[in-house]
Amino acid sequence: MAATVTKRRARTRQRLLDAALHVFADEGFGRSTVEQVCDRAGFTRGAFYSNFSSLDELFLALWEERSARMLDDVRDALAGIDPDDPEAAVRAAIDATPVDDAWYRITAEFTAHALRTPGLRRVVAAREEAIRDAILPVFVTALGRLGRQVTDERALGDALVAVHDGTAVQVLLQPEDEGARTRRQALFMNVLSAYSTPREIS
Amino acid sequence: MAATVTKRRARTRQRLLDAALHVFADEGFGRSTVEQVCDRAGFTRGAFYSNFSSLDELFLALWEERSARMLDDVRDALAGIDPDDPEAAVRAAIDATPVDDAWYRITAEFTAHALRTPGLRRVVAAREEAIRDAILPVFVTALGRLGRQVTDERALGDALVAVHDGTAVQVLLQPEDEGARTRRQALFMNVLSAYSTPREIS
DNA sequence: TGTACATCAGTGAACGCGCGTTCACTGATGTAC
DNA sequence: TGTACATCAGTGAACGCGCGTTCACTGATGTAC
Repeated sequence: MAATVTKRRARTRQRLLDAALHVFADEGFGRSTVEQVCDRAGFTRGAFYSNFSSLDELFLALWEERSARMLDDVRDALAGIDPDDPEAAVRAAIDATPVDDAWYRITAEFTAHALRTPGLRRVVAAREEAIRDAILPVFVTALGRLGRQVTDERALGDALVAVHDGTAVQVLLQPEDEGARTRRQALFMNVLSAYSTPREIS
Repeated sequence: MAATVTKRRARTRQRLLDAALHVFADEGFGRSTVEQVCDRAGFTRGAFYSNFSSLDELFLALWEERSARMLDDVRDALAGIDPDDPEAAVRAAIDATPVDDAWYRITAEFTAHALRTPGLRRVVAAREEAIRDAILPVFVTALGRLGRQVTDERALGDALVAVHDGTAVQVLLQPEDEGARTRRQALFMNVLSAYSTPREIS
């Protein structure tokens, strides 16, 4: 019984996490209260304190769970890509991480939060690296099939993540402007070719 | 007397704005209180309500003031650039917008805030466009002197802003990693050449 | 330039609510026989 | 499979503090003569 967490407990915890996602996205993390999260999840505040010691802890748990899940989703999407059609593969890879409004807001706030909370900075940085490392090989092999050699993998990885993050805001800020999405695509393509060179036939 | 705001009032307002910058950066906007801002500025809470009707209003005023000032700084920095040394000009232009920790945090939170507050989204989008339009011509002329023609100005402008925003987080998340700054520089250079072509000699 | 007066700007006390946090409790879950 | 018991998980009431918001007030600023 010691190590086993009862099913009921796990369910409660999960419902609190799910409720928090919506509350944080709607109100902003700083403006959210324990009471709002509990109301939304259908519990009293006591249940919250039985599972978490503070909103900060819940926020971290939420972010880790969701960002890990997102990373898995990306991995799955990439695994299903056909490497024999490299151009389609690149397009599919670019689309693998959708631009989600609510999640963007939460990430932005969590990153800001992490930048002012010493221990959290590394947590975010590590997750960012994991995402980079998951994405990179797909692009490297796809480029390879197109006869191109990546010059600096680390640099390409960082560039792709930066482009993803930077363009996501633009797309969200101008939802009516279809061109923003197009330019986003084009920028990815440009970066991919800038960081690779045609391979000589040996 | 009607239209003239007394000097005292203007000073108070400014001191509240300056205090808010620090409080918001330290605590996060959502976690900041009217009392904290007033304490830091050396006023009682009554002074706050005499100048602003809510923290939201103060946040907007702060963001508009600071981002406008930043835009002016960038314009000034760019105006001082020597166009006869195009390579140095490009480097100077890239360095024109410094990566400021406190300001990044505030912008990130304000953007998230704006994405969930209908009227604010356009405000942020407009400022972003103004920044793009201020930066762009410098790069276009510098590239021109290097004998390169920009293919799509709008796309290049958006790309530069996106790269700036996206890489800023990376630099801040890994302050110890000097390579992050180098890769940031390289990415800018790559984007500049990807969006321009060598001009034919007429 | 000085004085008298009017208006304005910030003070500080007061009120009350929302919410964090605690805790004795009860009903739910799990275990032993 | 059923019963009796132990432990666990969430309830809900209570407490109190921090803070938003208001407002009668006083000292500062500006104006008229």
